Amino acid sequence: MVLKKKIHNRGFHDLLAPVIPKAPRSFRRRCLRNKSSEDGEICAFELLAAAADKLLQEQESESSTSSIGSKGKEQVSIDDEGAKHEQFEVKVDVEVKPVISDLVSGAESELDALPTILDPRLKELPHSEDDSGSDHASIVTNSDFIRNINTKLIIEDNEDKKGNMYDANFGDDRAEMHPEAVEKQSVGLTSLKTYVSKGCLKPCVHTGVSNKSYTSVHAPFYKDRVNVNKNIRDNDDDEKYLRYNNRNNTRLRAFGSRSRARFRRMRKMMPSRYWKVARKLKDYELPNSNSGGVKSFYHKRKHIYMRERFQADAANKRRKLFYHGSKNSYIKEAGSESIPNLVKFSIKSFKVPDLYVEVPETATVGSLKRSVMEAVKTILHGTLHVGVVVQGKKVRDDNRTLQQSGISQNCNLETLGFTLESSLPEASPFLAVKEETLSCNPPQCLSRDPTSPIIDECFSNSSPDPPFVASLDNHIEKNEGNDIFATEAKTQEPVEDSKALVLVPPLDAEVLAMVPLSENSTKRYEFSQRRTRRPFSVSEVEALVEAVETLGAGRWRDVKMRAFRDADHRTYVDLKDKWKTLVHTASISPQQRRGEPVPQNLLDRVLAAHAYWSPHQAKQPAKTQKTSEAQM
DNA sequence: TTTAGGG
DNA sequence: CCCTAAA
Repeated sequence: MVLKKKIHNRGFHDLLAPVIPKAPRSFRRRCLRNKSSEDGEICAFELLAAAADKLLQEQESESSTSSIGSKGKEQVSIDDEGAKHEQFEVKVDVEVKPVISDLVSGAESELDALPTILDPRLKELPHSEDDSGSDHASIVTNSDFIRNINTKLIIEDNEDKKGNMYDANFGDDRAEMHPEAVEKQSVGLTSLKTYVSKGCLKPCVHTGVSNKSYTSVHAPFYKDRVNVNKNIRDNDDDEKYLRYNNRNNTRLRAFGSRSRARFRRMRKMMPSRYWKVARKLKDYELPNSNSGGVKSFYHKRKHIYMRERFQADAANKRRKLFYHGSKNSYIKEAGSESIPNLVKFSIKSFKVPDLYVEVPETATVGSLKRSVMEAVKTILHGTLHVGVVVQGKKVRDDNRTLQQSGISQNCNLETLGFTLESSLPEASPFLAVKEETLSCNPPQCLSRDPTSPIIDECFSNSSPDPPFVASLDNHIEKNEGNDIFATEAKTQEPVEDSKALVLVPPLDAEVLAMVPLSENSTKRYEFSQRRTRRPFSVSEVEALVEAVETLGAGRWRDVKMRAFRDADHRTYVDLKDKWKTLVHTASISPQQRRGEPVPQNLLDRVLAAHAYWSPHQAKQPAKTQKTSEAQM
């Protein structure tokens, strides 16, 4: 087979030199990337990070008050069937305040019932984009509302003279769809447009077809084909993009595939990272281990940032809880006419991340306790997440419904579990997180009357049990823990056996078993959950075919950038795989095909493109043929 | 990080 | 879709 292919290739190479010679990756990469201003990126990133976190922090800390919104503050009240009220305040006092707060007020004026439009949540680290000459960083923020209208917010900052570009992606896949926001979509757009009409921002609306101009490269065979540059978005083809430009230089822009890549990278790394508290004995003997403990490994700024992230998560999740209390709209999201069954949980305990601790034998028990305490503290100061484990597999797609995740009212004690996870993406080399759990006490899962709204997994999200929190960090307990639980208690229906979250403090000697770093067996696979299957639509196939026709099979990254740039869930590997299956599909009889039928004309194009391009996939350029022949 | 290919 | 060697 290989031999055949090689011979074939040579024949074509003699006849048809590749029109687009596939340059060495290093060269193409040089052409595509421009990573020249890391500093600027980071600086800008931090600025927006501060803004976003500040925003949420303040929103969270002030949400219990009832002051009237003033300039720079916005207050949104939500009336959930007249029963529940929740107020959010958004105050921005960082440098991007004018832009963000104006946007809030401009939108909120029309979104009287819409919960906080602005909840930008910082998520992504800076990244340079590949096919632009600009220096820019990517920042992915997250707004439940903005996400749902898939808005790209581009803020240009007059102060930035460098022309840096930033990405603010409000469409990241971590936020869940809030049905109410969906309902308000048109209103939201109108509001934003209104805001734009005030002259503050310049709108640029794009639809599924990107307005981005790509460098079109056509093979002679396809020279006459119209290059539609169809760019498949992350969600539906018809979703709208709003791009707001302020006057000048700094721009926020989305590049979701990076975040996805990062996510996957993190996911891949997680199992091999540990909390390692390896200290010398004398360190343990320090009387003030609080200041000299694990935390000291962190840069102070980073530590504060983590803390804010924790608060931000808490705020975000709190709002999620509230959202999911809105039943009418939730049904709408479920896309079902029938009323969804209620799934109710009583969580007895959380799994906790493994803490791998190395201590010398000569360490005292007291120092051991302190070191463990410090490790736990550090976790709590980082971003604390709750993981959902269904039948031993971790559910990572937050957008999946409980039904889709296999969480139903029929689930039993063995099927569902929750984990506490800390993710400290840039932990010091001295500290590594192993996101794996030792303690496993599956929560109860109780059947419920089917008239109530679904309680999403975030029902129990981010809820370190109060004793756990309290015993570890008074600050968090004071500022976050009680607040969270108050909200949850409010959200939870007062059903008879629906006990408050009674959680076993997992911090005991048995849970935090000492495991040598070298011994990590078995359990880590728990966290590599297969992605949700998302079959390619016909339009996606068409875009893929078009891109491959133009670029050739094998330049999958280019294909991705060309046609699936904004489809975070389609990696270039996915595209390569899809092409493989397409070629296979096109070569079998229609009766043998499965899934959504691909139009025959597309399959014909697949075959044609495959036939045309496969010669050019030769690993060796034509010029090396002599040597390879000589070797044979 | 991308490509290529097997599972 | 996943995994991973190889580049």
